[in-house]
Parts: sequence; C-alpha cells; structure tokens
Amino acid sequence: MAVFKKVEETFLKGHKVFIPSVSIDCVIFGFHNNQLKVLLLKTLYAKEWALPGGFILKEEHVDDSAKRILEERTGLQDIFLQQFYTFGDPKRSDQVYARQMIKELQIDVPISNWLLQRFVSIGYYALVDFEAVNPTRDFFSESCDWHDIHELPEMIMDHRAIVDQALLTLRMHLNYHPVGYNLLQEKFTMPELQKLYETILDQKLDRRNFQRKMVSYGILKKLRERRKGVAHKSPFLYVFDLKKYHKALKDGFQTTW
Amino acid sequence: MAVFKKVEETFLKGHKVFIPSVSIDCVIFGFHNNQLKVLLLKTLYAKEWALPGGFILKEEHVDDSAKRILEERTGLQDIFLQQFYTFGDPKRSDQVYARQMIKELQIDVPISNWLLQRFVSIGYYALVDFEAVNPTRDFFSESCDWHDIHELPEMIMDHRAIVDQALLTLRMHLNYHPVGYNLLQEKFTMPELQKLYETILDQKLDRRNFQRKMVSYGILKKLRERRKGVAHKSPFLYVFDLKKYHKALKDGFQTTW
DNA sequence: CCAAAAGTGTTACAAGTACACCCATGT
DNA sequence: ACATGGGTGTACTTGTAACACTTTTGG
Repeated sequence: MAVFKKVEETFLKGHKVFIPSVSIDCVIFGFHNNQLKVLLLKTLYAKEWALPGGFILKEEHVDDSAKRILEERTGLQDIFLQQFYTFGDPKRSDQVYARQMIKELQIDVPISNWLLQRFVSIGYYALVDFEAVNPTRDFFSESCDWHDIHELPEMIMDHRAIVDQALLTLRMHLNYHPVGYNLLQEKFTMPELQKLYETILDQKLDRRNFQRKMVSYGILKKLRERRKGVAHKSPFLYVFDLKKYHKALKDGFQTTW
Repeated sequence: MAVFKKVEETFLKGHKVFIPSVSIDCVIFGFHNNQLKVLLLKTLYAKEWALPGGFILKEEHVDDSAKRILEERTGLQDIFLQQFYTFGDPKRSDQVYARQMIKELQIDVPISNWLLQRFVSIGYYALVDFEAVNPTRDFFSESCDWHDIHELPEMIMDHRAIVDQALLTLRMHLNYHPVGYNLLQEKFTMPELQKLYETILDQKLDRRNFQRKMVSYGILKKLRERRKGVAHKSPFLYVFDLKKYHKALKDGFQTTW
C-alpha cells in the first residue's frame, strides 16, 4: 500500500532530508460563489481536518518550502504567498496526531523519532484562483477539499487558530495590498470585486464608494466588454493593469503619517 | 575560564535542553537623547556585532524564550515584545560565526554538532525604557551596548537586515499601537513624545497637528506639573491613562474600512 | 529683553460617508 | 412592465495639512 510506505518512509527517513523542529502550515484562500474558501485536508486517522503543511528541506529557503507545499496541493505555480506568523506554543503538540498515526499504521517508531518531537510552525497564507486549483491530497490525508470560512470543520491541534490569525492578517493587509488580482479570474466585474472584499472583511460596503476608491487606486483597466448572460443590467468587465498594479505595490498604498 | 566553559557546554550539551534548528533574535529598541537606539552585543571572536539572541528550551513557549533572552540582556521584566518575522534563508549561515568560535576556542566539535546546523530564526522586537536597562553581555560576547539606529556597526550574518525589518514593522505598527508607553519614562512631555515619533518614522511632524492627534486618541492624561529646569517655556507633563490605553489597544486604533 | 521653544486656534483641502436617480436586463 | 442589480453624481462630515500668534523661560 503506497500510502503506508510513504508515511513510514517519512517517519523513518524524514530526518535525513528535512530540518527538525520546524514545520510549515499554509492557509490557502480561494473565492467561489461569493464565499471565501480555505483548502483543507481530511486526516487519514482522525475525524478532524488539517491545514496543508509540510517540512523544510535541509538546504531549502523556507519561502520555497511553502511554495513547494502549495504547488503539491493545488497544482499551481507562481502563487501569492505571505508569511504571517510563527506558532511556538509547546502545547500545540503535533505529537498527538503523529502518535495516532503510528498506532494505526503499526509502524515501529521509537519515542525519539523526529516526527514525535515538538514543532514550531511557520504560517503562510496564500491567495489563489479557485477555478484554477486542482485540490490534491497528500500521503497523510484521504482527501483535499475547499471549506467555507464560516463553516470550518473540526481541525487538529491549533489549526483553527492559525486560520483565524491568517484571516485577521489578510484583513489588515487588504488596506495596503489590493488582493483581487490573486483571487479572481483575469476579467471580473466591480460587483464581483466588491463581494470579495465584503467576504474577507465580513461586512457590507457601499457600492458607489467602493467603486470610487478602487478606481482611484489607478490599478484597474475598464474594458468595453460586459459580463454577458447575467440577470439585470450587465456590468462592465475589468482587468488589473499589471504595470501600475506592481508599481503601486512597490510604492505602497497607504502610510497615514 | 568561565566563558570557555559555558561556550563549550552550549556546543556539547545544548542539544539536550534546546530544540534544534530554531533560534531567536531580538531587536531591542530604546530611546535616548532624542535618538533611537538598538542594543547589540560585541562578538568575542569576530569584529562584528550581533543581535541578542538565543535558543528555545524544549518545553518553552517561543514567546517565553524571547522574554527570557530579553531579561538576561536588559535586567527588565514585563517587556513589550512583538514577534515580527521568521528568517528562513538557508544561506543566513549561522555556521560561519559558530565555526570561527570553535576554531578560536579549540573546542573539539564534530561537523554534525547541533550548533553547526542551519538555523531558522524567529525575529522579535522589544520596546524598553532606556534608562531602566542594565545592558548585560552573554557568554558569546565581550560587551553589550546601545547603538544609534543611524550608526550601526558591522553585524554578523543577516542581523542588519533583521534590524531593518524590525524598524519597518515598528513604523507600520505605529499607526495601530501608540508606542510611547513602552519607550518613555512614566512622565513625559508632548515634545518628547513627538521626538520619539519623528525618530522612529525618520521625518519631521507638525507640532500642533501631532498634539491634536495624540490628544484625540484619548489615552493621555495631562498633568498640572511641568518639566522643570529646561530652557525656554516649560512644557506640561503627561502620563498614559493605562485604563484607556489598554482599552484602545484592544479595540484597535484604526481600521479604515 | 530677546531668542527659542511651548501652548493654542483657524482655515483650506482631501478623504471618507451617506444617500438618490436613472438605466439595462431577464423573467 | 417590473423587479433587481448596475452605473453615475452630489452634499455632508471627518480628518489631514498648512500656517500665525501669543506666552513662558533661561541666559
């Protein structure tokens, strides 16, 4: 059984390729049907779900580890990734689930095994195009699925707190870095962009003020095209003006002082 | 020689008490003579300076490790501490300096020694009362001193970049969390508070607008007392209204949306 | 008595908020 | 034809920026 082999190999040989004590957890946000979604893995040997995560190769930049983990779960490259916090509570206890696993799989693993040690976990959040993602489970899980941010299932360890922290950070960053580019299709309408903001911020925004503010950033290009086949008045399509978008990101959007 | 003993012990027995692969670096900010200062350690076996840092005890919360490290260097408890980024470039190479040390001290250490491995470092910044600090060196350094943020000496590894990142983060946080409370004496004048802000932000601010804005936060108490013995008109003293200060911190100062 | 710093107030402009009208589209 | 959502404009409120005058103090 391939899964068994792979899990056993990770337990027994992981310490040769990964650095110990440090893991990575990714909160992958997507947007679909006007809802903010998070990509989760159903654990094999527990009823809870888990964040896509992994370990850091001995000579790998931590950012690259996160990127690698993300590519494996989504099939996407060039993902928008942002480190947001490192979780260092000794009682996060990655061990509980790991112990359950070796018990279920009846792998012969000493208590000193690297995976049974305490882990500090570096949290990254990612913004991805929901449609483009091909959710792919890993060897420690039975499936990989999107979950509405408002209806998250039971999650292992402190993963729920990690999601909450990621969302808080994303909300903060929203003021500095317009995120639509990463979460929407190439072409989108203003109402769609607004729904995205409303969903992330979990509050209603004024239609007209939102439009004015977005336009004022000067990073959007309004197309002559309109969204077809929808009920009511057909809205205009927009795309990000990548040149101006990246320039604005570099210069920063807001400073107050 | 006590230093030798302690360093040797860390190399040889550190892996029994600390978790591997993870270190902590602290950027300790103080304010003195209208200048922003950073507390640095002069390394024993190199000409460069280093950030106060350390490792995480096996059962210790990472926040507590940072707190412990800070207490050891400053003699202060209850310090304002904020995790701001985790540095994970494999080429940060903590090893260079460690290797230099074992060469100088002629300690017999195998290449597999825990301290010669790659480290991921969690960055914390701290805001402390300059006057209250008693700078104390550790066993890897010959002295511990304040340095002006604008005149930093040569620093080991990526420590300079860590300081820069800490300062950037502090500037960002300034909009959300007024920091005067941690960096100034209990009683202070408005011009002193303004100097602090100007120093952190590295820009002049308008006297009158600054005062109005600060007062509008409603977290200061104006005393009847004035600063005595200074040239020119004596300025009023202020203290933080701790009750309102903490309430404001919890509620947040700014949200824009 | 004067230079330098501190206290205070006013005005102009930009940004954010609230709200109203008309238009296009599918049912 | 009409209900629903989309496009656009305008007044009001708040916040930020720029700026001037008076007061106090030590030298």
